[in-house]
Amino acid sequence: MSPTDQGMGLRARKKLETHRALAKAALRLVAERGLDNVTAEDISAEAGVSPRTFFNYFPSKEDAILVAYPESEQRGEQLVRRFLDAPADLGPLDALLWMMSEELVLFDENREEWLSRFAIVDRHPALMARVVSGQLSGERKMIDAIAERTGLHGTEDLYPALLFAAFGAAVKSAIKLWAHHGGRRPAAELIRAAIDSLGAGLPVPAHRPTRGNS
Amino acid sequence: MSPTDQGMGLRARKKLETHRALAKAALRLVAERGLDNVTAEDISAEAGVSPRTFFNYFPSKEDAILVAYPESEQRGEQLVRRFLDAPADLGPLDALLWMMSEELVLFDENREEWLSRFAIVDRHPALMARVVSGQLSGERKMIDAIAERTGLHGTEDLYPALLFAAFGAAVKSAIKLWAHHGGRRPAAELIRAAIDSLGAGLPVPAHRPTRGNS
DNA sequence: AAAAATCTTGCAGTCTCTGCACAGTTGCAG
DNA sequence: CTGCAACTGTGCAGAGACTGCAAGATTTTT
Repeated sequence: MSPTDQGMGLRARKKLETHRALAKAALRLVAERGLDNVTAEDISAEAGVSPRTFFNYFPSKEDAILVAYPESEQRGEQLVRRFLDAPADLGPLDALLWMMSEELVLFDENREEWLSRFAIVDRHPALMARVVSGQLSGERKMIDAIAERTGLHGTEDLYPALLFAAFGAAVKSAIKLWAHHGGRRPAAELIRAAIDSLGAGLPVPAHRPTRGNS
Repeated sequence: MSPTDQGMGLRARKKLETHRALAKAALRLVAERGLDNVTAEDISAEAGVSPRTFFNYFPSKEDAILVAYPESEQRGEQLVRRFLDAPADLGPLDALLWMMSEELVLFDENREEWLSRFAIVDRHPALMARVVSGQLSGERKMIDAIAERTGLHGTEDLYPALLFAAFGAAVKSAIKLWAHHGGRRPAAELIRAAIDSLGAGLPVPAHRPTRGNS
């Protein structure tokens, strides 16, 4: 099921399994009973580990719902590199999209799981908060990378932070729409549309724009 | 000090005072010792009320830092109305800016307090999460209002959610920059610049753009 | 097979946050 | 100004999130 289940030793495999078991248990239980009626102990029991182990994997209950896979330390830097290595003829927005392109497939591949996750987040705004602060962790590095690519300064200039935040806004609203129609249209397509609208200065569209095909 | 200290009966006045006392105590203590080394009990003691009373005013420790003044229920709807009542010749982005114009003055008026708040938020990303969820509470209503003003649908169309999120991104990055120079330039000016950049499709600026005047 | 590294677990303890009941204040009508 | 109604402050008990510590189990390495 997981693409990285091979060649990693028994120990690492077990760890990944436990992580996934806890994440799925959290997702299922919270979907059924609501966030407040599920304790960390419930999730641990469902996954067959001790409550103490739960907190070895997730610093908080919320993380069990939001962090589908263990995040490697390098992932942030990997994204930054991917952004900087994007074709030179792409504008900053398109370079960001290029950077994300691989990740985007995951939404359509694990559609059910992600839809369930979004449904939960929708019912519990506190979770959306954590989502944002998750992006926040690598924010500075991404902003500096944007500054580097555009020849500006990461903290003195407005542009890099603005571009990054605006890009995040585009992704967020596109994914929201994706979840709204149950993933019937590929996520990449919706994000492409959002980025294009951003790049055009957010003109008010004619009526029924999201139904149109081109 | 507060503009609304008059004509509200002794009871309401005391309540406002307690709220402010707790908020200021939280701000001061956390600025000194850091978020983790300040308990709700500490803040209550500093403000001269019981720990139980603290939670009568704020649902969480974080809120004591972030919610400077008691939020009225109507404030959200007031903003929505202000947006819808904006001059008809303004585009959606400018209408949003118009809606915010009154609030923006508060940053420059209580500069020290806000700078202190941002410094704390900067050190504790978890707080940024709460900031977002605060905006989130009225999100749906604002998106619907944008849909109404542009003749689109709030949940079926991408545009309203995208515009709102992008606007939030502009405000966020402008305020961040404002805090970065210690509020030397008025917040309204920086946000104006961010909105203009958004409306122009986020073109990569020439060098040193934030120093330029026009 | 033994040693080293790592993982799981239980335990004790701190802190956040809530419901409840009671006491003290304030607002208001008569 | 008096008495009632509405509200506010506070203590208490308790659930639940989360952490440090140390002992035991498991995997990896030598």
